Formats: sequence, structure tokens, C-alpha cells
Amino acid sequence: MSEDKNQKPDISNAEFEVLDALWDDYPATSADIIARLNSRKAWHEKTIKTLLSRLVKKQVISFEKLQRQYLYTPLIAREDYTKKETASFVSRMFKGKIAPMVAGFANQNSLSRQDVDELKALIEKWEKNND
Amino acid sequence: MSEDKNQKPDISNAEFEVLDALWDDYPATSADIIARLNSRKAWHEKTIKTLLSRLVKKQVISFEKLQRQYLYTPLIAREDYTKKETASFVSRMFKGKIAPMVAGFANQNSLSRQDVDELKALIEKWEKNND
DNA sequence: ACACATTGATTACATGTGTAATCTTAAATT
DNA sequence: AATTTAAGATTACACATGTAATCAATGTGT
Repeated sequence: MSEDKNQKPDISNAEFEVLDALWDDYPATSADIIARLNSRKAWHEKTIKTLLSRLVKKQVISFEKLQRQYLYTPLIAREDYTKKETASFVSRMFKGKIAPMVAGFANQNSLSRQDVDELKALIEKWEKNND
Repeated sequence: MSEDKNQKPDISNAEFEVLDALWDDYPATSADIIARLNSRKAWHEKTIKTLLSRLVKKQVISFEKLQRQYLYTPLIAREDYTKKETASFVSRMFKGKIAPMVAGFANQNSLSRQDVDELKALIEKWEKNND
């Protein structure tokens, strides 16, 4: 029955940047997205349009015609995507254990007071729910 | 003067698997690595050798001739690599903030009692050092 | 109504990546 | 010593990716 069961869209780095800009506010036209990316990356307009096309083909985003422009919309939520990518990343790099990852972060001085406070809050919440 | 200043080796997914197996114990021959990977992946011996070659060319690993075999050794430490990759990943996906990443993990039930205990220990240690 | 501008579609092209097969050569076997 | 084996080097090849340029069509301004 189910062919292609778990197809991971496999979004490339460049494609991700475009998707990321779209997530910031959508639906959006290619012009919108080009404008947003302009402040960050130095990409040619044509390049961004190519990436939009590829995202459409990969069924990561969709569009709706508005006159001669397209209004693009993500088909996957940022949250869902980041969660999946995180799980996969932590699995590959740290055998699925999150603490060693945070540890690496910590002893690299990348951890701020605020990060720590947020982590503490998270932990409290977890303990409330799971203990 | 300095061309190619900050060249990131850019290790591909398949290459990473091989490097990962090498990190487990080195120096190691290709036969060793093939044996290790055999239990996990279903790669052809030739494939693994290609990946080893590419890692050598990218100066990610080195080798020393031992008769007709090579003894491979990583040129970068797993710790260093995972730290860098983590920083880059968290930067891309979470604007550099680690707490939201852990949060995603937490509300996905991927967080175990042990993870939480380890995180708490980390935080305590951080506070001892940074407060 | 018509030339123009602008949009998405199509084509391009070098380099990277996954996945090996074939070639060369030196070591192991007989 | 001759032959076989097996290790790394070289070559292969399709698909992905970064990065656009060109093409075709449809609104838009005059």
C-alpha cells in the first residue's frame, strides 16, 4: 500500500534559509521573501526563486495564485521541523542524549544566565508533570 | 594573504558515519572500520573505502602506512567537532538559544529522568562557576 | 491596443554526494 | 619465482545543491 512511506523532504541548507524567511510571516510573495533575505544574505533574486520552486516541488511549501504573483505558505510548521531535526541531530551526534549536548555548550561559555534560568524552568515543569 | 582562511571541512553525512566509527577506536585499518560499520549500516566495502579517501583528501583524517594497509587516525577530536556542529545547529534552528531546543525535546517526551538529572547537575556546576 | 515589465518556468552548469566497479600494485601463498 | 589476493587509487555515474541566466506569458502603463 504505502509507497514512499516516510519521505523526509530533505531540505537543503539554502532551501532552509528561504523556508525560514517564509516562516517569519506568511503567506508571502517571492518579493516579500527576497526583501527579507536581502538584509541577511546576498543572494540573487533568481536564486531565491529557484529555491522557492524547489521547495514547492518537494512539497515543503505551497502557493496560491494571486494575479500573476504567487502567495507562498509553508506546509510544515517550524516547530515540527525543528523538533524533528533536533531529534535527528542529537541522535547522530550524542546518541540521542541531550545532556551531553548542553554540556558541550556549557563548557564553551555559550551558556548565559538567561539560558540557565530557562533551563531551570523547563526542568521544574518537567518534574511537575513527570514525577 | 590568507586564502581559504576558515575552510570548514564540510563532512557529508556518509563521511560522518565513517569518521564516527573511527573515533570509536583509533588508529584503525579500513578493515576495522568496515567491520564496525557492518553491524550498523549496509555499506559495500568499496563505499567505505571511498569515504575514507574523501576524508583524507579533506584532511579530516590522516593515515600512516603499515605494510600495505593504512592506519587511519582522526585529525579532529569528536568533542571539538560536536561542539562546533552544535553551535552551528543551535544558531540556525534556534537563533543560538539552547533552552528552546531542550524545550522541544521535553514536550516531545524525549526527556528521561536521567537526562533531567544530568541537566540539573550541569546547571549546578555552571552556577558554581559563573555566579 | 501595444510595448514593457515582471513573474514564474525552464534550462544551465560546476561541484558535492552516495554508491560502487575497475585498475594497479605490492604482499601473501604455493 | 609465479600466481593469487587484497589494499588503496582511479574512474564512474546518477542525483542533489548552489547559483543563476534565459524563456514565455501575463498584467500594466501610456
